[in-house]
Amino acid sequence: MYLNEQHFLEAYDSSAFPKPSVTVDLILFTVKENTLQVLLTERKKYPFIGKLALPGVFVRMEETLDEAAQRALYEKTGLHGIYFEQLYTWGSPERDPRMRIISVSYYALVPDAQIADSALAGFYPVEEILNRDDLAFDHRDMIAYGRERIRNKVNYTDIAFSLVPEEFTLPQLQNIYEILLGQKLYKANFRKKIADRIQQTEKFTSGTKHRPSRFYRKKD
Amino acid sequence: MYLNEQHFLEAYDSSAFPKPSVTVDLILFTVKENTLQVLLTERKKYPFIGKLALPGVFVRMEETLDEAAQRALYEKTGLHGIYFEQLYTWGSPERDPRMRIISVSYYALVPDAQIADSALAGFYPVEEILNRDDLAFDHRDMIAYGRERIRNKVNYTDIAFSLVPEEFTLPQLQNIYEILLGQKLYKANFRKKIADRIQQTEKFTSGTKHRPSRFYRKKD
DNA sequence: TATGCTAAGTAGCAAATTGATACTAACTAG
DNA sequence: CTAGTTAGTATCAATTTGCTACTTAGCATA
Repeated sequence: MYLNEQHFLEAYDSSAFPKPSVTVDLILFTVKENTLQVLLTERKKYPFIGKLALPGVFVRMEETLDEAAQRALYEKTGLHGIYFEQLYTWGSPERDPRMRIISVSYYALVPDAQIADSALAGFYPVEEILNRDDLAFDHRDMIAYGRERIRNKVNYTDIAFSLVPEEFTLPQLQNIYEILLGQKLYKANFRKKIADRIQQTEKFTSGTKHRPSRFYRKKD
Repeated sequence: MYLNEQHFLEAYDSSAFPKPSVTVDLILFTVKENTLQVLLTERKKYPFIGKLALPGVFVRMEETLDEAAQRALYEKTGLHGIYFEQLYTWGSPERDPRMRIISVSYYALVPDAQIADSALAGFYPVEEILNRDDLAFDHRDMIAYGRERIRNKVNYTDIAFSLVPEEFTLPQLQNIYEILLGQKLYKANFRKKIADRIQQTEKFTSGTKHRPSRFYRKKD
């Protein structure tokens, strides 16, 4: 009983206690040049000046976390309306050398063409980034965890489709699956599996020096 | 370029900005009386005085989120060492009427016997709770989301085993699966599926008025 | 116009998994 | 010894997977 009282007092007086800052960090994946890549910015200030970091912003008092994610997207890339999914919240007291900052990470997958590298941010191969040790904060862990989440979700959701344009060929889509999963798939099996999630168009690729490939769209 | 500068200044001066409070809330599930149940405490203070709420604590400046979860567990139930998994972070500005509080939710599954209802907290059927509209804060959403996560994970992880004692019978385990999934399973198929994850003991139930059931343990 | 190269797309089959039903086994109560 | 009850096994059809081999349509070249 006493334990309870004690705790609720804490809650009431909590404005007197020091509070952490809260940020939102974005892990924006794409597939480019047949590799999974992630959007990073170079830090211009301490700490971690000159290091690569995920784009992120401090959460404002009047906005939701999802809104903060959208704002980060816009402020760092100029883009709007990409759907982000919450990944994980990182709360080690030492993750920022300045002060206590808790970071809510979000991830999204976008087709290659949708974002061009800019002065503000560019894409880097995930594989390469994970083999380095000089990213800002715990952003390397975030990227690793994000990739892991994707690998799991590929098998029971449609996230792979979000890396491909509206109209796509099956070899294209299969290639995305293979890159995300990190393994080759059998063509025939792959097609059987996704058959009920796609609808064919009457368009075909052209200009290839082999048989043209039919374009499809995602069903629904 | 300017956008960047501007933002990093924000970061530096961020101690001058108002900060949200951060809490950790626990969703502790068990199966009792053939229903999924969740641990709740009755609030003794405003806001939501008299309403049911998930156990939670404010995150301290020097502890990780996982540590805060363990502390919440101990302060609210007297228990130690239950493994919690992070679920989702809730950040709507209106979720607490007093002030901005961002809450990181964690969930765990424990065998029935491990926790007795106490003066501090008791178990309530999830189904019933979700049909009510008078829980504190957004805790109803948290519970719903937690149950959803479990339903998904049951199929590709071993979480169901954590609801059962060290030694368990297969009818017992199957019952847990059925409750978590909300559907009946075929006995023979169920056994085939989990066969490689269990190892039999030489113990059997006794005192039943029908054929005794063999006890098993989880492999590894 | 024929031959070969290349990648797209299809056919088909064996093995494994799933869905479903029916059976046998072991205990108690009467 | 029989009926009732739940534990546990056998079996089989249907579906899904893993895999290989084939056919198709374009282009290049000879």
